Amino acid sequence: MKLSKRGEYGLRAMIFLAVHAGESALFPIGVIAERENIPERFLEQILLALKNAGLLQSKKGAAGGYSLARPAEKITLGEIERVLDGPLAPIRCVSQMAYQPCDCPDEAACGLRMAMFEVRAAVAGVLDRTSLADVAGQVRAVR
Amino acid sequence: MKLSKRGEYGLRAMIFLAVHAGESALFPIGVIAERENIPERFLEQILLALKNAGLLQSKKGAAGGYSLARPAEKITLGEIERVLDGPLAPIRCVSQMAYQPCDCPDEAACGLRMAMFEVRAAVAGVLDRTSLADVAGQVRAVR
DNA sequence: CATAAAATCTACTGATTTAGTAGAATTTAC
DNA sequence: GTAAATTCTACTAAATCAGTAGATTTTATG
Repeated sequence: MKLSKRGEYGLRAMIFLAVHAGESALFPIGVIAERENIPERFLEQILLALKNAGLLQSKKGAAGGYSLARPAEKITLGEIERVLDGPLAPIRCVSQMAYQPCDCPDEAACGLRMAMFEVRAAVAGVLDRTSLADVAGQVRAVR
Repeated sequence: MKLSKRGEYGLRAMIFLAVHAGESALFPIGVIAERENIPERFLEQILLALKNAGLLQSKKGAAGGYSLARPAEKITLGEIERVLDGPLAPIRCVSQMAYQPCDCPDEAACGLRMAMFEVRAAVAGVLDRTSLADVAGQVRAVR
């Protein structure tokens, strides 16, 4: 049930952009990496993936950088996590986005499946209902 | 956020024992493995770990086998999962059982931490509140 | 127009974790 | 005494993870 470094770094970068959106229109990778203690070349890959998924915008060249592709209210943590680490479901046979049958004798009477269905719902409930704006709001409230 | 095969097999075996507890006092590994489609030598290791953690009882020798160490009402899925895959928290800095600081600049104002705290609570909420008896009841209701 | 700062694309690599296998010892019912 | 079972320890192949590296393209600015 662990979050990968890829997921961790990507979420941190997206939250960073949401929190600091007012300060600058665009943030280069190097700035995000330095402020969040993330290896720069690794973050590079991650942001590229998020851009190809339509969650980030970028501008090349000098004075270029990244920004959120949509308003922070319209991007959820669930979307980000799915791009970076795949389906949220702990087991494929309860995945909404990427269902696959498991090898249990009878799926309809599978106790594990019933339990994992609830786990998936609980995780997706949090992640799909929490937007970057929600998180940014919480962060600003603390500082 | 994925469940390992180790966790999957272990949970399946424990649920099997809870569901079929009435039929026999003891089930040998081979029987569980066959009925649940689990590699026998692998399951062997898993059940041993669950026994050493106090969740299973065993009897050696001919006519030996495994059974739950406590009534099914008193064993939760969360306990089992922690034995097999470690802490439930997606990130160590929100783990109740195995906290460790992360390397974000300011833990108190870390948006990722706030969000993952909720995810951990959601997962633990399901797993720590669901007992093997609950699952067994659901399975019996379907058949 | 040259230069520097930035993203982009593709490939590679070392370390760790996962998912098992294997062998030998021990215990117990019959 | 033998067969059926758990127990203990070690090993290994494959996959995944975390990160590096090199070369290219784009763009602002002086």
